[in-house]
Amino acid sequence: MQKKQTATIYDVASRVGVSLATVSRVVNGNSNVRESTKRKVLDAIEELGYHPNAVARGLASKKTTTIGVVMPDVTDMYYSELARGIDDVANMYHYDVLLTNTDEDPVRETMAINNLASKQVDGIIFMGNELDREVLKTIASVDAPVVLAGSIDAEKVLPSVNIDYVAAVKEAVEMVINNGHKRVALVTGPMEYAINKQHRLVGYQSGLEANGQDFDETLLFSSHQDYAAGYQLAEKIYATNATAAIVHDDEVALGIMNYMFDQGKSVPDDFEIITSNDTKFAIVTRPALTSIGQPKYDIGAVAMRMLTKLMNNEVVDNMQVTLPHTFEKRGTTIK
Amino acid sequence: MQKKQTATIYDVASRVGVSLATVSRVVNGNSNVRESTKRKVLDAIEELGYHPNAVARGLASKKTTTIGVVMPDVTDMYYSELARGIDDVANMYHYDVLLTNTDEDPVRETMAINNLASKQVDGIIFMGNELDREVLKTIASVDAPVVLAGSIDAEKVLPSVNIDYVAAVKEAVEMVINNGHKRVALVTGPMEYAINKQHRLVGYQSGLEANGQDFDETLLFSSHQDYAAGYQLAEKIYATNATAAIVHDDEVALGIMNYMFDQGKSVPDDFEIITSNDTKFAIVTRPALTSIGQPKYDIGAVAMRMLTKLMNNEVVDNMQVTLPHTFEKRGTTIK
DNA sequence: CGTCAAATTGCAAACGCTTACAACATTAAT
DNA sequence: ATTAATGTTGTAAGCGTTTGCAATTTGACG
Repeated sequence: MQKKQTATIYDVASRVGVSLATVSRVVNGNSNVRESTKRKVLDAIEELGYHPNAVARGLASKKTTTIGVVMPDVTDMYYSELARGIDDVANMYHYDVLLTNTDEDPVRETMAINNLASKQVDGIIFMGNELDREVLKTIASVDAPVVLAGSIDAEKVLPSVNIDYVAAVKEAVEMVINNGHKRVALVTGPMEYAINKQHRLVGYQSGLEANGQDFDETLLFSSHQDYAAGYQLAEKIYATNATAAIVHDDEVALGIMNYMFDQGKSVPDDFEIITSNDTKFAIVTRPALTSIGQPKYDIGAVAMRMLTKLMNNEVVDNMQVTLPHTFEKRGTTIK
Repeated sequence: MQKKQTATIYDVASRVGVSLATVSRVVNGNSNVRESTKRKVLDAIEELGYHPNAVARGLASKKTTTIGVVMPDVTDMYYSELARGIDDVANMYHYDVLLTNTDEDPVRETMAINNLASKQVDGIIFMGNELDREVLKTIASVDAPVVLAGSIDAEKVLPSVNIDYVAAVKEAVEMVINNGHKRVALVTGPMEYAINKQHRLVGYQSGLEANGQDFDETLLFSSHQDYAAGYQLAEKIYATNATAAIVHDDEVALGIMNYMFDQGKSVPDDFEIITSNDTKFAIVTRPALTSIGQPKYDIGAVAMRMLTKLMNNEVVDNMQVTLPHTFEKRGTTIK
């Protein structure tokens, strides 16, 4: 391994015959430098192939131009699309992204946040279905700003960007009810999670109520966010004589759909499905999945933009941003 | 924003009444410390809530325990599964991951690598379909070790981990030929890319040859790696009277399949498809996609493991690792 | 007790850069 | 020409660690 004798700021300073401070100034675009010396410094930098050492810079300036992203799993399309939005605007503002997968394990989430803090990140974006008490405490103990993307803290104390989950699932329920269904199932993650109990469930119930249907607890289902889980769950759902389902996750929805398919049932004729994440999965299957449309990329992008303001101590008027959602009618729903 | 008065190593040293060096030793698990003082230091660390500042540490030790990952797009299932393998073993060895999306743009790839270098990463994992000349030069100019994951440099000079692409597509072609097909299309990315010209195409031709079929250039197709591109391409493919296709990307394969479906053709009865990435996409559709099975997670994991050795100046016997691939027979293929 | 090697500790110099603050130079105004 | 402003540059003190080397302590042994 060839040891590149990387030039330091000292090298270019002595080469030009100016002080470190001057070189630092031109590197950082400080205007208080005479044009002619600026030019000379720039030339020297070019010749020496000087690249500022970001670590030293970080130590001296106490800014690392790096943010941390804590997420359940890069492999989950929903989150990876958020991550893409984050990354793009991060780059736009010249931040790098330190990525951590946690699989929604609060222990790992806590470790991740502490680790990011010790790496002196300038800010953190957190994603996950639930904010554990311990994690919340950790977030509070960190002095970098944290914003939630597509994630909810029950107390609404943290900056965040989301869609209106209760409105979205209410609409979904009503759509399906309008199609004539009397028994529509709701499948979400664990009911202890705020996003499920305080949002999806509430939307579901209010959709039922608005249409004079009674709430039946046996139509509530909880599953992991993966295809196999959905497939397994489908049997139980079908056993309740439900004829439609509102599903929190596209892979789960696909599992359900394929179970029906494999059982010789027709979707949407025998069973309607509305999913929630509108990832590529929803588009690529036949039938394609009708879905609540979430501006995933934008959720990430807006969260990151918000974080830049926070890191910069700018005022942000709205700390809990709600982005508009849409409704993507596709093939798992009659109309 | 509360300013956490974070304790420094100096604080704990003075609290215990030892020198910085001693604290540093216990923090770093250096054995030359008396058990009793070690205990006292540990206690003080606990009480003060001291967390080492990784930036300062990085500057002093010239190691950041951070690696860079350069990839086309987190949102691409193939790469995100590789990334997960990378991240898991990175964490295992206590490295953090700095992630950059490049969309395969050589300019951004170059910038990303240089940026990572200036952040003093200890190593880099690069993913992408092609290694641009300029990118190659940049890699050579960086003094951190770089390993390629699921990516090929034509000169085979860089450490890398892949599967045997020529064998894999050869097998796929032969399988389809055995099913009776006389005109099987090959769809890949740009033919200028080494992985296509020197691997996939070679495998394709050798599969043809082994079965006495002539090579017909009009059966070669090139597409972007997305669903829409596949759908569009499908019409042209069908127009050549091809009855089967070996496809480089699952989303593209899905596009082709759905085109056939929408045209009233049956897959696999009228048209067989074998895809190459075996991502979740391949499992989730009906019919599910027959695919070359790539150990994606392992490719990432092995690449990362290799990188740890390189960063540690350990010898690595095999610099160009080839992992075994499999063949996943599913529904887009007769048998 | 005295010796000497081994085990513990402390000292202080880096690491490469930012940034008050001070110093000097230049220009414009009087 | 003098003075005050303003513009440019240099000085040097950090930033929070690590680490080679020297100094000190400890313990075993004769």
